[in-house]
Amino acid sequence: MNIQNTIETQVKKAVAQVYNINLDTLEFQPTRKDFEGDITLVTFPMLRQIKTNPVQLGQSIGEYLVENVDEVERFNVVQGFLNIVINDNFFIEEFKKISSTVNFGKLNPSEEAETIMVEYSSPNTNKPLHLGHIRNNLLGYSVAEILKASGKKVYKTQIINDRGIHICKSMLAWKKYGEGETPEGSGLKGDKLVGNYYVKFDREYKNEIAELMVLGKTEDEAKAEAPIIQEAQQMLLKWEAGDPEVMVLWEKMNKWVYDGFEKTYEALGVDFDKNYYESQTYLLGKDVVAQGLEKGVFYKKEDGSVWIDLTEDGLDEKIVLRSDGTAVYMTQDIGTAIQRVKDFHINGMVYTVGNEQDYHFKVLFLILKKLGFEWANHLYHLSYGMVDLPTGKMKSREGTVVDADDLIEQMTLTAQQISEELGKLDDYNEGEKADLYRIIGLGALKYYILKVDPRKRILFNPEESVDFQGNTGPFIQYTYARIQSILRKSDFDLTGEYQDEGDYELHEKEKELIKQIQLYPETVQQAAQNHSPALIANYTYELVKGFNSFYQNVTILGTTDEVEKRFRVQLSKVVGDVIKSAFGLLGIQVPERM
RNA sequence: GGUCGCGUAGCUCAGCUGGAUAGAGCACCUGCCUUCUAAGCAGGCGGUCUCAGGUUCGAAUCCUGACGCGAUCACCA
Repeated sequence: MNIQNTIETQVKKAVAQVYNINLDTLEFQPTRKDFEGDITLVTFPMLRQIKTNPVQLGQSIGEYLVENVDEVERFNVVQGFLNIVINDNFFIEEFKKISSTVNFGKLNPSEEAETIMVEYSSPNTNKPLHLGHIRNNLLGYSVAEILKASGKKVYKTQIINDRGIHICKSMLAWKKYGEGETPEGSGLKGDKLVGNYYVKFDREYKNEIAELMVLGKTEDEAKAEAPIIQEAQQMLLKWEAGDPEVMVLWEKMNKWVYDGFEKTYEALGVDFDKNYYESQTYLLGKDVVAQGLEKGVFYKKEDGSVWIDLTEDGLDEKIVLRSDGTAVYMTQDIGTAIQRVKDFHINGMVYTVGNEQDYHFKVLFLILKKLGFEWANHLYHLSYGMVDLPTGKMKSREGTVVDADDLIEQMTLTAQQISEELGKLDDYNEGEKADLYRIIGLGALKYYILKVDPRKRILFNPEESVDFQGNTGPFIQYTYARIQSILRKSDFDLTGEYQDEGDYELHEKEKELIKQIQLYPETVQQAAQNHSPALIANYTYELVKGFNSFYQNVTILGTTDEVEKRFRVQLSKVVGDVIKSAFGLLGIQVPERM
């Protein structure tokens, strides 16, 4: 039973005794910094039931609490706010419990825990990953970790968009202009190489369109009649027919791309339990549509195309099967969802996809509900804002993208420059240094992206590099390294819970730290409920700020009082553990030194 | 035009299940390294929370409307 519950019951008793009234809910909040106290009861709402003035009410409740609750030391009343001071002993006891809790803040999944599948990344195989994918990957990975920590079973997945006209475009361009270029031969990363041919295709296509328009064609005609696009469409037909030559080329070029993606994922530190490939799922869903047609969920138009009417739900009519009987995006998403539930016995899914697809997922979820799937009520579109540049949207065909690999490289370099200027690591060898620079560079990038609310769009200015000071990843990593330094210098055995010897009077900064540490478990739960890594990031920042203030204002190893020293070292250790745990949820590593 | 999201300090963002004087970081200004790592700490400057109504003892937070920015409304994915 936590302290708020204890106080709540007592307040109700007090009110019942003094005013003979039974209250149902009470409103508590942490006491604001400017006032003395730890927890505050807001008495305004109680005035609806109790006819008295707020100050008097607060006063009488406060007196009752001091009298009847051991943990309550004293109180003060400001207007309708009853600020309650909890005694040190309570906080020390709480701290003892926390220090002996393994994986504090995280819950292990129980047998009957919900199983959730988190989909993220899901790239096209015709171009390299860029900054937009980075946001997607970081969000998806982090939300998966957070859900796990909140006690759910989680599978991570992606659906790789490995077929379609866009893939044929890069294949065709390579075939026509590639002269047999390979990643091995050119030294280019496979995804980069393929991406180049996608751009090449687009350039040729535009030229042909321009030429046709000079000859008097309209733009639409030119777009449809350009020989190169027709050739690409031919190729897609051949692919769908399983033409051996096309299949070999397709497999070869996709392999190049996968090898390239693999490197980027590894650099980013993200992973997947299962990959789905669109080439294997694009035919799924057609049976379901047929069944839905019988059930009357869908209807058929004269031309044979199948639709769903969602006008009663405030949406439009949406096509689910083309008139030639082939699947559209929606069809395969229906099929893939059902397939996943079969494969993994999951209860719900999280789709990490940009907010430009809000409408698509609204429709998808609604269709699955109408088809009668119980799990359709546990689908969540983790919709995030685009990452834009000062010049506007990133467009891979126009080359205005911030490439993922380049950005990671650049961040690592910046970390290196700063580190070398500070020169604290002269005894590290080159390998250790390289690891550290990568940890810090990535920490800066990941934190920068994850600390903002997923829904908000991010404006990324490559000219102003990501900060390494203030509310940043490196600041938090730095604090962790500081703590490890203290632990190395102290010779206490810190395994197990903190043992107190006699009365200990908490420093104000220590008390604040304990309060902040206590918030970690509920922060994890909140972050899981809201699918928001930003909550974890902001929590960690507050914790770290508190620790740095403690560190600079209170001596830890310098004190001659052994009880005090031991407590402070142990407190530092727990803060370090929470930082590491929280950053783990964000996919950010912490260094022993920096 | 319909629908959805966003609008808080010069900039980047917290706060949004209603509560006290709206908080951080960056930038700018003052101090603090012969004491545990100065990627730090202590402090200063900076706000009509886009605007207008409404609900309430109380609104950045909830409701309505306007304005601004973005997304979306394909037999594309």
